[in-house]
Amino acid sequence: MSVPSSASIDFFASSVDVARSLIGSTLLVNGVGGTIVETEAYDHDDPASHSFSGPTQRNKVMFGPPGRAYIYRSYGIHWCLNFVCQAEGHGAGVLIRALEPVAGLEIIRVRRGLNEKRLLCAGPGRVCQALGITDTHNGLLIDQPPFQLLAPEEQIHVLTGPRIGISKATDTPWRFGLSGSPFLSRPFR
DNA sequence: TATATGATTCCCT
DNA sequence: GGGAATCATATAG
Repeated sequence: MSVPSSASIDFFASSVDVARSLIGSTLLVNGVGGTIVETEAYDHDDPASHSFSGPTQRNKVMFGPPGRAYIYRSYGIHWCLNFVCQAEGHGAGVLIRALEPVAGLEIIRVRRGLNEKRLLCAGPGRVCQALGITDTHNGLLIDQPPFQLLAPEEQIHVLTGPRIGISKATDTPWRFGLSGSPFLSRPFR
């Protein structure tokens, strides 16, 4: 292969399917990023989802066209990145929780103020800091500049488990991870 | 208008 | 292992 292929992710699929199929894809922002190793699915019927109580000023992007970025402020400090999916108006998304840093390592280290590769993108807030993602990216298409989404280069094995850092629907196994990756925000068991 | 809270991370003990 | 930092948003009054 000579030309990088765009990841053929169908964002009209369910958030669970999208979350699983994103594992192993490469996400870049202005050429900086890496391999997606951890995601979580959130759905309209899901008490843990921002979209559960219907559209608001904050979450309205989740109810718009699929394949766009939904970005929100977490704990007053961090930005978190989601991909909108399912049919328009449904209110479903996939949280990007961790990357294996591949491109622009030096830029990422400066942004993160950290040298240890394992901790550069291991967590949703860390991913956004490393890639320079803020609310200015909210609503942008994730396969158009400055974003790039590339398909996995080889076969990968995906782990499944309960989601992290939420207080509702904590038994729902909608967290997905790249098997054996040392770049997960937390291990699967 | 006012208050409570969180899809987190970092630093201290 | 525990708690602080810090603020946009949601919800109540």
